[in-house]
Amino acid sequence: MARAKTGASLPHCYEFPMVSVAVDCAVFGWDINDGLHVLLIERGEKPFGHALPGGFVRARQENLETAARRELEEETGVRNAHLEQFHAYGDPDRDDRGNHVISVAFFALVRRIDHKPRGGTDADTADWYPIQRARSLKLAFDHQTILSDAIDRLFEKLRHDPIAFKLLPRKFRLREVQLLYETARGQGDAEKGKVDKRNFRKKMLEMGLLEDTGEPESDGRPRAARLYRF
Amino acid sequence: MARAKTGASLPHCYEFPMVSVAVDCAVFGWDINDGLHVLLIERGEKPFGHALPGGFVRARQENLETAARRELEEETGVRNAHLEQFHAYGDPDRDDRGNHVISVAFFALVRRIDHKPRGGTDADTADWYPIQRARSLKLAFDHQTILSDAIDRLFEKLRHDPIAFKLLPRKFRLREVQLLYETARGQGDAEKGKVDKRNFRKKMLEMGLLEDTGEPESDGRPRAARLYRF
DNA sequence: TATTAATAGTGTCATTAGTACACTTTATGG
DNA sequence: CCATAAAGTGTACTAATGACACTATTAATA
Repeated sequence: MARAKTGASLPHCYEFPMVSVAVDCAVFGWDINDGLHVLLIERGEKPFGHALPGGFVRARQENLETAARRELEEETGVRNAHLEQFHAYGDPDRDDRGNHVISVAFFALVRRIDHKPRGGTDADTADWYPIQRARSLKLAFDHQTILSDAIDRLFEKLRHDPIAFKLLPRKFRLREVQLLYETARGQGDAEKGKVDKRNFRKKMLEMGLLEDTGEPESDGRPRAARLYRF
Repeated sequence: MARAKTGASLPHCYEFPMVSVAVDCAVFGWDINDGLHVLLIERGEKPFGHALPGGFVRARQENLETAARRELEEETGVRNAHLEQFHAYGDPDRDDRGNHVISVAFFALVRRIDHKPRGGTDADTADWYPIQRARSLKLAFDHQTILSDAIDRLFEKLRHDPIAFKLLPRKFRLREVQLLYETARGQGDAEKGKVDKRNFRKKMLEMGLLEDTGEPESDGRPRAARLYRF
C-alpha cells in the first residue's frame, strides 16, 4: 500500500507522530518430495529484495486478520489460507524508511498444490522457497527475524496440534503425515526427527481423526497406499 | 496518554488516516489464601470504569515492551514484572472513542506482596481484583475479551512451563506451588484441578529446579514446612 | 499438661503410554 | 522373472502416571 509521497496532500493530522500498522504473513506450503516451503515476494519498490507478503492496515476499515487476507490475496493470489496471528514486532527502527511501523505477523498454512503463486498487483512477484534457502536470504526489514520465529512456531504447532492437515492434500497417505511430522520434530531435517513407522501409524489411527477413503492409490510407486481424509 | 483535543495544534499530517497503537497489560498476582488476582485501574477519563492498565505507544521512541513497562509503572507503580506479549487486537471499532486503535496485549506476572498497588499519574487508581470478580465486571473497550484470553493463556502456561515461580514468593512451600498448579488445572477452581500430594511432590523434586533452603518456616501453622527456592 | 486439630511429609503397586524392533506383501521396472 | 522400493503389520520391554493411607510435628485449646 502506498504511503505519503512528496507533494501529495496530507489531510490527516494528529497531535502526536503516529505509528503505522502493517501485517505480514509467513505462508507455508508442503510437498512430500520437496519439503517445507515459504512464500516470499520480490519487492517492486523501495527496499528491494525478498520479503514476506504483507502491507499496511487500512485504518477504520478492517481488522488485522482481514488486512492480512487482503494483502495475501493482492500480493500472492493466495485465498482461504489457515491464518494464525503469532507476534507483533514494534522496534522504532525496524522499518528503514524512517517511519515507526509496527507489524502484526501471521503464519499461514496452505496446500501447496492449490497455490501456484502469481505476481501481485504492484508487479511484485511471489514464489515458493525451501525454508533452508529462505533462511539464508537477506530479507527486507526484520522479516528474517519474523520468518525465523514463524518457523519455530510452526514446528511447535505441528508437533502438538493436529494442523498438519492444513498443509497436506485433501487425501493423503500416512507416510506423508509422518514425513511432515518428522520434519517438524527434526527442526526442518526429517532424518533427525525420524520416528518408528509402526508406532506412528498406531498412534495416528488411535486418535480417530482420520477416515480411510477406501481408495488406494499407487501413483507410480511400487505398492498402492491407502488414502486417508481428515 | 492524551490524544488530540479540540483546539490543540495538529502538526503531524499524513496522506491516509492512521491507526493508533496501544499496549495493555493483564497483570496477575497470587496469594495462597486469596487465589489469583488481576490488577485493574479505575479510569479517570473518557470511558470511565475499570480497565486493564495500558496506553499509547510513543511513536519513534519506544518498542512495544518498553511502552508496556512504562505504562505499567505510570499507572500502577509495578516494575520489573515478567512480561509476555500474547495477542494483538485490532477491530476498527474496539475503541468507542472513534479512532481505530489496535492494542498489543501482554500478560504480566508479579509477586503480589511486592506490589501494593498505588494510584497512577492520571489520578487513576489501581487495585487487585480476584479473577472471578474481574471476569464479572464490565471493562472498558474490549478489555473483557483481552482479560479472558489472558487468563486462558496464563492457565495454559502455568500447566506447561515453569513460570509459576514468577508469581510465588522467593521462598515458598511445595504446598503453595501445588495450589497454584491446581488452580491452573481447574481453570480457576483449585478443587476441580486437585492432584495427589505425593505424586506432585515427587515430580516437582525430580525436575531438579528447586533448591531446599534448609530454613523451615511455620508462620502460625501447626507444623513447620520446608521452604524452597527456584 | 493432655488432647485435639491442622498441616507436613513419606513409599508401593497397578495401569497406561511410549519405545524398540523385523519381516511379509504388493506393484513397478528392468 | 527378478530386483527394487514402498506399504503394511504385532509383540515385548521400559518408563511415566495415577491411585492409595498412614505417621510426624506443632499450635491452640481444654
